[in-house]
Amino acid sequence: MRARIPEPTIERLCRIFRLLRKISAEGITKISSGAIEKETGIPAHTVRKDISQIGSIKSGKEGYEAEGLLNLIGETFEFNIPRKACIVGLDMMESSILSNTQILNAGYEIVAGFDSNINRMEMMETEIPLFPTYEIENKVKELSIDFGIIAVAPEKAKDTAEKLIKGGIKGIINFSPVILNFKNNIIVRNIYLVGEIRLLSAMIAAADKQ
Amino acid sequence: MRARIPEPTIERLCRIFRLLRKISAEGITKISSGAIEKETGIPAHTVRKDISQIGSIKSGKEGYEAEGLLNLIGETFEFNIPRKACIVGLDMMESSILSNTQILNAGYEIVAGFDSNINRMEMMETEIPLFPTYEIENKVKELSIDFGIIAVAPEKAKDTAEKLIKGGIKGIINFSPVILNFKNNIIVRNIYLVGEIRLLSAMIAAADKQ
DNA sequence: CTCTATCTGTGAAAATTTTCACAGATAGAG
DNA sequence: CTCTATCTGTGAAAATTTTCACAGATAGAG
Repeated sequence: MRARIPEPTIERLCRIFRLLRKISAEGITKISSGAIEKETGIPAHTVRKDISQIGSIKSGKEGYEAEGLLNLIGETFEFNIPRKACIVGLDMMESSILSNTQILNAGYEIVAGFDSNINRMEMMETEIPLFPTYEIENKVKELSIDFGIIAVAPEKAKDTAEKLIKGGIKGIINFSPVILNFKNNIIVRNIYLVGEIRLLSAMIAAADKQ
Repeated sequence: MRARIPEPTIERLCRIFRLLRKISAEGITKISSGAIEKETGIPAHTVRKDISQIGSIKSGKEGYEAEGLLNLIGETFEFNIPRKACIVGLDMMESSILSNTQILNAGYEIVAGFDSNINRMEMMETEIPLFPTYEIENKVKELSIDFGIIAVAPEKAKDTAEKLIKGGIKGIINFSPVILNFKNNIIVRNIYLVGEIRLLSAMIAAADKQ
């Protein structure tokens, strides 16, 4: 509640949040730390410890009240505050992002798209306003956008990130195959399929050797 | 070299590997732990500690020899052994996977695609052999496929994973919006855009509170 | 109300991971 | 060869994270 929350705890609580949304939708109202372990693989004591870091919630002998826990996590991480995102690079948009209503359901909104190829932009049918990349800084400010999703060619990734940061972005999800890291307090999540495959491969090799 | 390698170390070494590939391609032959810190954000002492966990490599006052370090990491994690992957669910394939020559460059090969929609399969133009999903178990065995990439609808994800595991898959990258976790020693990496956005959002909220 | 079974909450211990700090190594200059 | 500047390698200390274990809470049965 008071102290800094460790990053692994944040990650786990987000996973638990996701589970809670799912079971709530299914009409389940109670869940115990043991049941959470079963579903997520997070050990029950770790679940309890994580939850105790952010507060406490009425619980009985059937475990936590799902809705209460959902609210507790949601309030802690301010999931109730709607966040705005933008996406740069339209290849990605078309395929998996724009078509993705999941994002909206989760309480986020993509309020702008950017691309350097103006011709392509004109051809796209979308309900999201599109702008050329040189507008990034202004629009991020103007619309007070919280997150940027980068899906541009590798050579443009760094420049794109810098534009977003100048506009005052708070966090970046980077799908381009370039490692981005910045000194300032911008949080960057790098997502990169080949990297994931490689990591999997490495973890398997390491596990084989014991 | 001898002991178990911690997971965070594996992750960092994979990132360093990626950096090394990049700089090698640019013709740079030496890099110091300090320079690695600059590029990746991983502190120099951590870089050195991580490297010392997997062996040692000739170095001089200009830092590590890039190629030697590349080989050391590559051998440790058996990146030289070619790995085979398959992908289940063709929506994803079309968009970002099949078109992706990066995977091949990285030393991986997608040797099969699966989909439940046979009509769609027939329409797709691809050089990768396609099979119906009921063939998953057999084909994974037959082709000795190492990894499965799951990009199916949420309700089919668990079933798909089970089929892959029956076929003897070693690791799974899960793009479906469902948390997968298994008791056995299958390594699963869950990649989920909404989850990433949420995590970013949570980390920002936590950082704001200090 | 009492008893029981089943949970959570949390200090403390244990395990793990990161950081420190400095000895030792290397390569170039002279 | 000697001196110097610049690295790495690594035990040990510090910090962080996870696990343990048990007291306390709750709800249902009788």
